Amino acid sequence: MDVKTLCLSVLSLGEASGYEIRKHFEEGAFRHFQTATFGSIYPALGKLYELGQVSVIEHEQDGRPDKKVYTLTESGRTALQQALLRDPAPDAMRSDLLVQLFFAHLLPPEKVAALIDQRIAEYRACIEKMTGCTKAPPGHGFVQGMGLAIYSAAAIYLEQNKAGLMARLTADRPEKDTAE
Amino acid sequence: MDVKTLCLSVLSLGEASGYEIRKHFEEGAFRHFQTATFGSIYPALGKLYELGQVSVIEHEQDGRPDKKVYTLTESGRTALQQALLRDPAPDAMRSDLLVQLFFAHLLPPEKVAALIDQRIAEYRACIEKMTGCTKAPPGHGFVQGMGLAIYSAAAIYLEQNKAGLMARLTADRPEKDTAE
DNA sequence: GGTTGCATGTAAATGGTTACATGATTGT
DNA sequence: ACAATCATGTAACCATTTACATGCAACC
Repeated sequence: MDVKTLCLSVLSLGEASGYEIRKHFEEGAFRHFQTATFGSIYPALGKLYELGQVSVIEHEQDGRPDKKVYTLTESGRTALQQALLRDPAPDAMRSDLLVQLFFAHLLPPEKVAALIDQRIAEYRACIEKMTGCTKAPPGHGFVQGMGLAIYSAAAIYLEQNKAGLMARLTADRPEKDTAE
Repeated sequence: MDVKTLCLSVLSLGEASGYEIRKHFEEGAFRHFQTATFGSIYPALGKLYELGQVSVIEHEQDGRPDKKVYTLTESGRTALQQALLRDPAPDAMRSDLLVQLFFAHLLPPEKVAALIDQRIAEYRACIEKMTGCTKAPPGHGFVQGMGLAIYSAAAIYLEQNKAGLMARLTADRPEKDTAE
């Protein structure tokens, strides 16, 4: 799913500027399962305009560059619907943390504990931010609930299994205090 | 985490050829949280060899190209350890399915149901394949358990909330049979 | 006085995927 | 027969990230 389609998706929620679109991927509802940054959003909007799938109104502003507010055209709405019908690419998760934990035995135990604690905190913060949001179309709430379910499961797993991992990591080695 | 580091990671589990390394990302323990394909693995192994982080033994073979079996050198092992100590990039999840479900109201309800059912089946198949595996170093089992926890939570969420979503999607529209 | 937020955009560099090229053997 | 598995590698192509370029206003 390319950035063009992603922009169409966000614009289907209402008109927006490139800057505002980015926020959906940075802080908004899309941040958990899609990524897009300025460098890809602005060119994508340009192409969508050439394709006639969005229209633009420029609002002049004082010290800043004009704000370009994009709106879906009928053609754009159709393009979005067609894109949504295509077979979805398989989900892809990329986690450096899990690589590190996979090789926990190659890291200092304190480092492992710190990594896990930090990630738990991140999940918890994320969960709190997510609870309670606008969710008018049924899909919005459904997807948010899914995110919540996954993050909660991840946080709980880390909380419940951290001690066990740490015990196994330090089991073979003599305690640092005495045997150094 | 680039493919070079990923190759070092796999090789730390034992010597392997490029072809065998790929399997770790396609079917093996890494497939849930990292991706790498031939086009990136072979060049990465070449670079690692130039850097002296892996050594190679070529095994001649009958009709096929020589099999090049790579082994970590001391320098490679050190490089891996250092890479594992670096701050992990934040996890990134990319899911086209969740975009589709976010806009469920723009899709035919049957399509939505099919997408969810298919994904449940995929999760269940994945979970079955995962259960029971070698997990000598503690990290291996920990990471696998985390994957299992997440996939289970996702599958259960979809199973438990599918009906609710479908009901909300068809609530407003009159039943197709009568009102078409 | 420094950081954050607003606001757009380009260009270079990175990195990876996809497709191609080759080809025997084994299983269905 | 046909597909899959084994086995390596290159090159064109693609997309995205990162850095650059610019600059005011508001907040701390």
